[in-house]
Amino acid sequence: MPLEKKKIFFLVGPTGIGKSLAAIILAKKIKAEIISCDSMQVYRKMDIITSKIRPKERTKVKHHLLDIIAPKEEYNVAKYRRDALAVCEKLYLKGSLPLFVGGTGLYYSIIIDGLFPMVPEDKTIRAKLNRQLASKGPKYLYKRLGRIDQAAAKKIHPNDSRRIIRALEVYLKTGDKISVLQKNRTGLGKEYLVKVFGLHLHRRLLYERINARVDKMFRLGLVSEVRGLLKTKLSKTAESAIGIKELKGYFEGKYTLEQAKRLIQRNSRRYAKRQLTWFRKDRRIKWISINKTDLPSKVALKIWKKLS
RNA sequence: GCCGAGAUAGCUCAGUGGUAGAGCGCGGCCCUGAAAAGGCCGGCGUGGGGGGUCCGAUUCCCUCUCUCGGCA
Repeated sequence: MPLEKKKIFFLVGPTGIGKSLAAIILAKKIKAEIISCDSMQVYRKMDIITSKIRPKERTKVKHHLLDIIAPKEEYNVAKYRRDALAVCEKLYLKGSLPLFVGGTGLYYSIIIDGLFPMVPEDKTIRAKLNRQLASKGPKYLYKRLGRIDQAAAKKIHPNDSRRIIRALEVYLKTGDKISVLQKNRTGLGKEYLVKVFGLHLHRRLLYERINARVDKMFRLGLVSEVRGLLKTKLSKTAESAIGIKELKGYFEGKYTLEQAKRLIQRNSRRYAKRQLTWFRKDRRIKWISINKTDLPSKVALKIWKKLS
């Protein structure tokens, strides 16, 4: 009897489409535990703003990587990968199935496809490069990158200062070209049997849903949650959650509450659009079309049917 | 019913006698240690309908329809 390949499931899709609740029902059916694949739900105290499911729901199925760090701490892909793989390992030891659920495309890809060998961020180098960016502009850094790593420069747009800085950082630290290092990555896709499901809803309906969800966030107390968060210094990752800068603008009198809400809705819609661009090109995803009125149980059933 | 203002991109509007722009919205795309971030690209729209003047009208004139404001 051939050794059966270990299985691993993913449920992805744009924000607000209803992944979380459907995932709980699905996880129960297939005896899986859920691993969040979301760059913001890792933060504690950011419950309403990230539309985290309530603790009560979480007891039905074990959830991992929610509420694992404080908002003042930085988090990133590498930490996520480390944490997620540790959970995976643990689940296998006890014979449970991992079901990744979330919409952070990069985190998803880093798990499936891997991350190139460790060149962690270097705060000193980065700060220096950022100073140069401020004084000399992105074109200067871009030219510098072109001299040391042409392949990387070709791939990165001259205005994309973050990626230019990252590429320079890698070179300054290791003497290696990021374009070369990046080729070396191994993800779970090799070792495991990976199945990816994506939820799809008509764009118009998705946007309606996102708008409605933002309305609901306000009713649930988004404003006071964010006010509380802003009392202490947030990490740069946590503060980039949609809703922080918009409400900050409101607190500072830059715009009205209504304007802040519109901005949050718009930025969420744009975020969903970017997610769709990301996932659309991934041929591994099996798309599940859902309807406006589908309840989580219906959605879960649709996925379940595609499993067998 | 009368008087006035207006009808131009999905929305709000600008402008011009030689067939049009802005902001917002929206669409497409890139993405390997900040990713809910960051970056790139995208506007031919019967210029409300009809008629007239003119070499030529979205721009001037007439008329109709509609919208808004005021007066009855």
